Amino acid sequence: MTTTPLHDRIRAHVERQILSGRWPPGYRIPYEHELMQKYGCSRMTVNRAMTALATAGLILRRRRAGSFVAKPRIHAAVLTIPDIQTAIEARGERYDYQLLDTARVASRLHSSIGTELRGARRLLILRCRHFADGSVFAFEHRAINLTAVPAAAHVDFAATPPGTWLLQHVPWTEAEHRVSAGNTDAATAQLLGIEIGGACLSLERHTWRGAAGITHVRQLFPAERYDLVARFGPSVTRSIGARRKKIARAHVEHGNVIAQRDAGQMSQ
Amino acid sequence: MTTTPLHDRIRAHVERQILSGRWPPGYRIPYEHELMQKYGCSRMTVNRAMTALATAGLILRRRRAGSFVAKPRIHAAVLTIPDIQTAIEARGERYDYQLLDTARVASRLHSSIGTELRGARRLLILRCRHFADGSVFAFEHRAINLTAVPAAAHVDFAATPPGTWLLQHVPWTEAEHRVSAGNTDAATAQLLGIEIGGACLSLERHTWRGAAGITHVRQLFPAERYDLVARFGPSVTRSIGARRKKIARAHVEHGNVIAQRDAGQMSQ
DNA sequence: GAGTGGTCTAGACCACGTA
DNA sequence: ACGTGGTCTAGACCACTCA
Repeated sequence: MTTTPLHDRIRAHVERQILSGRWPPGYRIPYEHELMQKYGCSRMTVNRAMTALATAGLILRRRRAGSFVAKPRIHAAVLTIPDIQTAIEARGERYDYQLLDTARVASRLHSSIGTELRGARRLLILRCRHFADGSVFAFEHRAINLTAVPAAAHVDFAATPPGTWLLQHVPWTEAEHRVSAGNTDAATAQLLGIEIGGACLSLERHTWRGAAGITHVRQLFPAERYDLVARFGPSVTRSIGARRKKIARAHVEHGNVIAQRDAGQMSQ
Repeated sequence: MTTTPLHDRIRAHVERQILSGRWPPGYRIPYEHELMQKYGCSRMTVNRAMTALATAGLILRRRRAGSFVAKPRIHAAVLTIPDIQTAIEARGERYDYQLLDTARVASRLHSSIGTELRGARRLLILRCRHFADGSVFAFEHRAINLTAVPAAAHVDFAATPPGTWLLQHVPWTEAEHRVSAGNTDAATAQLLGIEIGGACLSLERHTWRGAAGITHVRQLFPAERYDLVARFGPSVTRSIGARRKKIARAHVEHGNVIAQRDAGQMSQ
């Protein structure tokens, strides 16, 4: 057996503190010389671990001040649109939001969601709609893992869209999208304000922080109103978590897979 | 002004050789001690640059043998589906391919494509269909930049799907997707073998190698047959090219943006 | 066996931002 | 001014792998 390099163990340790939430956004990570003493190694070794975390976007480093757990900020380094509200307003259209209903359930009742939102014992279910200039932009069905995000239980989601709140308060490390198209049935057509049989785009998204599922959301867009753009570069084999291989295998069983990289902030 | 770090300049120099095609896949990069002499620095500095390129997936490092430009291999480090043929066969269905027609044009004739495929003076236009178990899986309209990929002029695309060939022969660094849904008109419905008005998913993709556009493709899928999956982690501000900011701005003007990262190989 | 990359050291100087 | 991180050095030993 070969022992994992020390710089990798240091990086993994700090990473665990962040992904578990023990070191929340804004937390000041121990100085390099403190980590030197803790691990009994030279500063170059500590520095390599911290540099890797900084390039991965998990921490921010500031001279003289120290290193800090990165906040899931909207104005991220890369220019992207973080959520539906921002997207609509960036077009110069008026954004409105409507909460339809909410429910709290034990996750076992939603077995299909529960299997994806691992570790969820309590779920918050939301249904809502987004409007652009008065017409329906998207219908949204969402589940939030209250076990992983207990603070969500006390948020007034009639006033704040859940995606916007999550994006501003919960860092995420992995996401998976499913995109598909379909003709609407009567109920869906009414929710979207289009005619029965009209095409709609379905965007399904799972979000994780480390191994814990954060949220699952399914958004339906009237076909003519939505246009999803994705940019990325080729393969980078980074291993933030151990989940990757399992999920990738699931993809193969499912169908077409396009795995992607190189992002800024995005909607939750 | 602050001078860019030496390790960054070394990385950028090697990166340019690869992205320009001067160092093709499989090319052996100079040994670390050679780069030390060339740049007059210590091995740690060279090593840092090469390590960054290796984690970015641009090069492969092998002890005793040296470092090599990574090949755009299908069985990449991350397990993903590279193209439609592989995706269909992974489902256990039979794959068939049909070339409808081809044309060679001067790029100025296709102004809408020419503006995206920068540097293209000659374009190869293809239309083809993909079948799964005998029924239409996708209709594809593609443009290949013959200026950037001259070898494509001599390929028999009646026998090899263009996406498959490109994936195996041309490395890419950036891609942009547009996904949308719509109801089919009469001509499209016939091409896809579905009824008029049936929903279809449109996947539009631009691919670049460095600053040069490689290919543009628009694929239409019958709604019930397609399900695109994308996985990725959060922001990593890597700068492979200079194109990013410009494109990101274009996105904002256009509509919703989701930029993404963390990929394996994908279809071209 | 020999030569590559992987890792690590124990220093050093500098840039920068906070105080 | 001071202490942080950013960078770099000139070594070192080791693991691995090809010849």
